[in-house]
Amino acid sequence: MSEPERLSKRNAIRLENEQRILSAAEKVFAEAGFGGATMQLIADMAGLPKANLHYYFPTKEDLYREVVRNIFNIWLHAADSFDNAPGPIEGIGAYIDAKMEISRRHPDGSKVWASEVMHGAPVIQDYLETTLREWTADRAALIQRWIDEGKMAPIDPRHLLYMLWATTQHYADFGHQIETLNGGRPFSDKQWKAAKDSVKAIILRGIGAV
Amino acid sequence: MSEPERLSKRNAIRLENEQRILSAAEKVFAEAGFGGATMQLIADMAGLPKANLHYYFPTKEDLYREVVRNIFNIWLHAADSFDNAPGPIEGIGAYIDAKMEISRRHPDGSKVWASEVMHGAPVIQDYLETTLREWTADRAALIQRWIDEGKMAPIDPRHLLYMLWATTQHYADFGHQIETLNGGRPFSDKQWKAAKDSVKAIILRGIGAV
DNA sequence: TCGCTTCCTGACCGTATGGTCAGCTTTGAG
DNA sequence: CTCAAAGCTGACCATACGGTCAGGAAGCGA
Repeated sequence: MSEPERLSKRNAIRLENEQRILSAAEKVFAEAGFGGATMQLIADMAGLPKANLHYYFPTKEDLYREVVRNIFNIWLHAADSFDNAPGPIEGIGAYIDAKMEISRRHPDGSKVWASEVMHGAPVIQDYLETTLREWTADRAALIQRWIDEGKMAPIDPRHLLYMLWATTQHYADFGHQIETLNGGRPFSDKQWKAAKDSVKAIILRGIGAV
Repeated sequence: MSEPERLSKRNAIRLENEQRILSAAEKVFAEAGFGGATMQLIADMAGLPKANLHYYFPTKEDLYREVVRNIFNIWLHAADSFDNAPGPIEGIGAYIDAKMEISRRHPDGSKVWASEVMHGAPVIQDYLETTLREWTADRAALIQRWIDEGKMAPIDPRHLLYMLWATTQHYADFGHQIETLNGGRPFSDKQWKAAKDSVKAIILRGIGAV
């Protein structure tokens, strides 16, 4: 991603602190939203004085923007499994696996993303209009090709994509609700597998993948 | 719901103002989140002085709680169409219709609800643990009965419910994203119908409803 | 009309927050 | 070793926010 910088002590410190701050910020923004999050709380959670945060990220918005950008990249990369697949069973199956894994490993990131979009995407509107738009058009075209080749039922590709996003992200964004309905306990390994399998089973059968 | 009160001028004013405030609050909470919303903005949007808000709703939390309670009730009522259905095609089909309609008519409410749950349900945790838990158990049992009667494929009822919630609410919560991907234009009547039909087609086929 | 209750509101207050800054310490190239 | 740049931070500031309150206006039963 970036050229291998010499890892002087300074660079190490910089990287370490930026990472601590971004990690803490992701959690706090997820729990409290942009408006409810405070720089003081992020600083405490990162174990740094507040003024130090402003040294690395001049404003709260700068910090927030960086958090959202990170998440968006993870989000996009989940589609690698989508491409080069021979058909919907492999492609969409792998995509569901990848996105469910993101929901499990990065629930905070997913929540921040959801919050950002729900509030009208004030910070990443340009990404939606460029990167995401292209991404979606490409995948919709791929799905349409599968349909034309008789590999799945004729379904509006976009609504299928929305369903994939909605369903997989739900396990992160509404994780608290699901946990409550699970007797207050987080999903076990077995339950996560069951969730993945259920989602894949319903959707793959639902689109008539052969 | 309540006994028919005498509609004196006082009562009329009270009802009118409470409604204006709740309506404005729903919009502002949806757009900015609890932390980002300000009483001043809600007041301006309702066309009342801020102090008047505090006359009807002593604190910001009281107002917020009332907004969330309203949404939760709408949410629960959508399940009326679920019950007394002879099988999954009618029951789940009607439920999808009802919830898609809610996403269309009350997108702000849906967002407030999503926000509340994402932030750990600080205000309505007790509802989740009582009302929602019962509601879910009842519907899961109903779905299981349909499975046992051979009316649909054997699928974990809970994961099916999660998929229904996720998919239908996505059209409200992520409405901005969908609108952006739709060329910046909100869905037309025709597009809403297509969305409903797509969701129903995929899910009903996906659960093997006969 | 009287008098009590409800409704209304401008002005005000304490606090918490995002952000600044002057001056300190640490690092590392020459 | 020198010294400029980078890293760090306690103390501070202006602002905006949630909430209060005294006192006036309007409604309404008797």
